[in-house]
Amino acid sequence: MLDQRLLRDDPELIIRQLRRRGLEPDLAGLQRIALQARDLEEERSRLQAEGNRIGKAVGERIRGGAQADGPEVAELREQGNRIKQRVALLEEEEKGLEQTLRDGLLELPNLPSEQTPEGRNETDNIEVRRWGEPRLPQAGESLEEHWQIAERLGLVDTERSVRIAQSRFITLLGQGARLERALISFMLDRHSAAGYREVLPPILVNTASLTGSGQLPKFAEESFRCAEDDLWLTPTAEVPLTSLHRDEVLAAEQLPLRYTAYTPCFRREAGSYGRDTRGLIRLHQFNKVELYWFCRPEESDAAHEQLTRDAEGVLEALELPYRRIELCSGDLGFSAARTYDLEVWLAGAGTYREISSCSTCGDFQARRAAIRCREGKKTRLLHTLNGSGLAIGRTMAALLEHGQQADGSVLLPAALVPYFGSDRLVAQD
RNA sequence: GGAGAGGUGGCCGAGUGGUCGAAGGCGCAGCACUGGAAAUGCUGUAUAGGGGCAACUCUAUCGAGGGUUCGAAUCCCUCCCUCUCCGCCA
Repeated sequence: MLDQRLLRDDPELIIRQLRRRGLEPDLAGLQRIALQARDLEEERSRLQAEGNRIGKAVGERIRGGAQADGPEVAELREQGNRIKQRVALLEEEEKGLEQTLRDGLLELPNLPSEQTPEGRNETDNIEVRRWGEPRLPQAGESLEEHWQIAERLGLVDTERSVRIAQSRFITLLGQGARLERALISFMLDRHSAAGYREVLPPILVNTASLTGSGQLPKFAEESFRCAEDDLWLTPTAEVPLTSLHRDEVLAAEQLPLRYTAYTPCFRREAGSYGRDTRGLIRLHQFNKVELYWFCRPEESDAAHEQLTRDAEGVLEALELPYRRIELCSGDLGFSAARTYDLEVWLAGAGTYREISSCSTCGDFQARRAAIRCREGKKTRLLHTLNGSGLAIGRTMAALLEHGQQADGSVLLPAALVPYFGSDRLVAQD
């Protein structure tokens, strides 16, 4: 959420920055409401102060010996009643304005960082760096896509997944299930060793949690909802992790707080019909290990780089070629001020594919979720950052395509052997 | 699901209509004492919003929302949450 003071004082700045996202917001109405609410508050609190004075005066008179129902007190009572009525009126109006204002502000996305490059859409994103050699088919060699390998080796069962749930759900079997579990453990161990605190949060979250991290109110159609319970299936661990400290004031000395969490993630993928219909790339339910930082505002730039490096470290340990993309202003997510996407090389598909998205949100989520830090005597909003470290299904896809061998087996990176118990996947019954 | 208890400041805990943003304690910070520390003493120590260059000041907040009253942490109503016991259950 944006600062309503900024809206009052300099709406042009907001418009200028949101224009970079390709938006053309009309903030005049919202600004007027913000100013009105402020003026109303001034008048109301002035009246309340007067009412308080009268209340005290009554107490003093009575203690001073005046009759509680005498004329002197009655006059004050009358005054008090008039003020009370007026205050009630103003309060109601003020409350309405503030609700409208908040609703409006909750709909506005974060402002892009100064450092975020200009651009309209994903074609304007900027490649920052590459790591590793993309595997290309040798002469006479044809590389399979991961879903072909997975089906052939019996790692997944697509048809039965539809029977159990519906399309865009997957069932992993045997080595496939084991590999998924190995990847989760591997990543959590790695991040824990790097100082992240491991969290296993609820994956049903309430509306306040989704609002805090920015999924609501705007993107309700993207999440699965348990209508009877004010609970939603979390679309990413970013949601419960943000709310881990919702409505808290953290001591500056304990920052940064860094968390890593494995959760299943649930997304409706509305509007993606026909895209990535096969395999592990786009599912309603997928596993992800998330990285999350709460830090002081001054630290967030360095934190963003470090968090991204921590995600890249997983890819490097798994010997998977990738590139880092910086998203342009027009391609940023709702809550993000600045984002690096990591794209892993899918050797069979012959393309780079997003496997992690590492964002700094500035104080945008902190304001929504009321997360502050105490700095000396003052408190102020802190900064939050999140990133995948990594999406498990897509990691498995990349491993299958990257490690496929002429004999049909798949060679796994050495780092996984202790977790998976073998250095390769072979055909199973 | 049944029965009961309870939600007050960073924590514990007092407060049942009036000057209470709230005693006392703990914790924390500063100062004094000390060679240094402990102990001790003194002082300070909530959040949000508004106004002000600032000192400061106004308002609200004792789970949430409504009500009674000139005045509510305190009385009334509704809701939420937590805890304990029983039942059920991985």
